[in-house]
Amino acid sequence: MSRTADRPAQEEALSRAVWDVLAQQGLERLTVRAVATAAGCTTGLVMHRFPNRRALLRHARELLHETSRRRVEALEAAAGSPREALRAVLRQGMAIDAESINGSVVWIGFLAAAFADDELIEIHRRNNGLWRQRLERLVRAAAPEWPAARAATVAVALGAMVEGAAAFAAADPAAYPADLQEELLGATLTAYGLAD
Amino acid sequence: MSRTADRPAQEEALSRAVWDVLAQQGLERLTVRAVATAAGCTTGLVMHRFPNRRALLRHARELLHETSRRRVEALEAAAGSPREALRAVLRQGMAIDAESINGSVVWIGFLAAAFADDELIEIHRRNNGLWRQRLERLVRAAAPEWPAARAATVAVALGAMVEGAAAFAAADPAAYPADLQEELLGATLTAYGLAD
DNA sequence: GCGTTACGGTAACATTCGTTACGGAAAGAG
DNA sequence: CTCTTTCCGTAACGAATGTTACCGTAACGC
Repeated sequence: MSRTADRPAQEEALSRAVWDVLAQQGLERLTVRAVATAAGCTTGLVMHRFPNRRALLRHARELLHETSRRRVEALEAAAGSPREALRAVLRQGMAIDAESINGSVVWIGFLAAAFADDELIEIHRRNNGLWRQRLERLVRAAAPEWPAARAATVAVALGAMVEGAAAFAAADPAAYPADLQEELLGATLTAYGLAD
Repeated sequence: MSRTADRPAQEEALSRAVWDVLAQQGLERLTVRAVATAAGCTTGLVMHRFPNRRALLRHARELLHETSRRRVEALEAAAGSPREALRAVLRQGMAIDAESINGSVVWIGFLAAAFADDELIEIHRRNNGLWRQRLERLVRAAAPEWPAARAATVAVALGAMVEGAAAFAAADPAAYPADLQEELLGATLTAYGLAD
C-alpha cells in the first residue's frame, strides 16, 4: 500500500462542514463547493469520499443523529433520577445556546431537504421513531403508575413541545431566550405532574 | 390603456404555485421555472409580476400568513366559548388532513428558506410574534384568573407543541395520524386545566 | 377599422450547479 | 533510489439556474 488517508475522519470533517454550511448559509446554498470550502478542501476530495451529493447529505444526517444520541445517552446515564433524566434529555433538544441554536437550524434544513429525498425522509422517520421510543421509556420510568397509553401520549406531547420551541428559538433567538425555554419545559413537566 | 390583466389574481395564482412546488417537490426544486409550470404559464409572466425570485417567495409567504390568519379569525368568531376558541385555533395549526399536512410542509420549507434570506426571516418573526400574541390573548380569555406571566408561558408552550406536532406529522403522516394529534392537544389542554 | 400600448411567451445570457476525467505529487515497497 | 500505487487538486463538461432582452399579439381608445 501507499499513503493511507484517514477516511472516517475525513468523512466526519465533511459532514461537519455540511452542518456548518446548513447553519450559516441555509439549504439553498448547500452546494458541494460550499461544503468543500467549509471543510478546507476542494470538490475533488468530497467526490472521492462520497459517490454523490445525496450520499454526502445522508452521511451528515446519520452522523448528526449518532452524535445527538451519544449526548443524550450521556445525560441519561448522569441523571440521578428518572425525572431528572427526562428533563435533561428534553432540555438538550431545545435551542438554548449558540451551539444548540445552530443545531436546530441544521435540523430544520435536513427536514426541509428530506421532503425532496426519499432516503433522507426514511432516515428522519427512523430516527424520529427512536427518539419517540426513548421519550416513552423515560416517561414510563418517571411515572411508573401511568397506563402505557398515557405515557405514550405525554411522551409525544413533550417531544413536540421541545421540537417546536427549538424551531421558534432557532428562527428568533431574541424572542425565545434560554430562560423562556427552560420555563416552558418546567411548566409543561409540572402540568403533567412530571416535575421533581 | 390597453388590455388589463388582473395582476392581484395572477400574483395569488403564482403564490399558490409556490406553495404547490414547495409541498410536492421541496425547497431545493423551488425554481422559477417549476413555479411557472405549476401555475400553467412561463417564466415570462413570473418575472413580469415579480422583480426577482426572492420577491416571489416573499409574496407567497405573506399570502400564506394572510390566508391562515383569516381562517383562524373565522374559527375564533365561530367558537362558542373562549376555551372552544383556543382549542379550535390550536387545532388548525396541526397537520390533520392532506391539506394541512401540505401546509406544514410548506411552512417548514419557508422556514428553511428564511435562514438564507433576511427579509424572509423578518416576515417569519413578525408573523410568529402575531401568532404568539393571539395565543396569549386566547389563553387569557380561557383562564382569566391566571397571572399574565402564566398565560404568556402557557401560550408559548401550547404553540410550540402544536408546531412540533405538525412538523412530526408532516414528515411522517402514518406515525402521527389525526387522532393522535387530537389526543395530544386534548391531553395538553387538560394538563394545563384549559379543557372544557 | 386602425393605431397604440401593455401583455406575456420565446429565447438567449452569464453563472453556478453536480459530476467526471485527468494529472501531478506524495508515500510506501523493494 | 526507483517504481508503483493511492490520494486529491485542477479543470472541464453538460445541465439547470436566475435574469434580461426581444418581439409577436391581443385588446382598448379613437
